[in-house]
Amino acid sequence: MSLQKLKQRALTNPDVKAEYEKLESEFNLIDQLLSMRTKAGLTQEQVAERMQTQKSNISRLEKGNANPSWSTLLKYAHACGFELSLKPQKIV
Amino acid sequence: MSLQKLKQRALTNPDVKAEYEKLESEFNLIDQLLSMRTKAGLTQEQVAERMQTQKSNISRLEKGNANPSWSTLLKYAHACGFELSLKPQKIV
DNA sequence: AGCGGAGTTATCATATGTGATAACAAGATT
DNA sequence: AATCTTGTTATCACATATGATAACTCCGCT
Repeated sequence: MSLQKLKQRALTNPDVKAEYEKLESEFNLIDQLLSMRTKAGLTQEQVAERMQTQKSNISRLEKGNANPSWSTLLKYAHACGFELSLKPQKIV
Repeated sequence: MSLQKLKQRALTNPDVKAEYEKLESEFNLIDQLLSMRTKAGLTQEQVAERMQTQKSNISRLEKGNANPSWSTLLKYAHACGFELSLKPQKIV
């Protein structure tokens, strides 16, 4: 069985699928956060200062299981010099 | 003094400005949430079902002082048939 | 007038995000 | 080797988001 087949089969399990999508979107979110920071050329500590918090909290945001609130996302984005809104894409 | 002038002057106060921007982005967020739901043609109750929660919680999301977590935003978007990512816009 | 659908508000218990501190790891620099 | 920078991890206390229930308003309909 190919890897693709295996993945596809696994994803027919609703629970697995949910977890997968959760991970995927989390990855995307983290990816987008990091992208903002690197584009701004800032360190975690610098972002932390601008957000009036600690660098460890920024690491937590970017590293593990991030489920930040909207206001935290806003603060982070602003610290990196970005305005923020949602980008909803219709699922086909 | 014109209204514009007054607004402009008020916004030179950092605290006022922060509050203003907070309100503005909150409005935008709520606006975007509502937009998704109406585009999907769903009632709050239908969205609530799909999110496995109560309609009152959806109302709270759309109505007052919303500061939802990313996972809540994802659930809401999915319930409305949307995928979700951030849209950062560089501040000039 | 009465009814049903849609949305709002208040409230409580619980889960979880966030702030803060400290200690550690890995690389670069001197 | 010693130091500094950057990022990571663990932990605790506290703030706040979320789930759930109930009662309410408003509006269109019969």
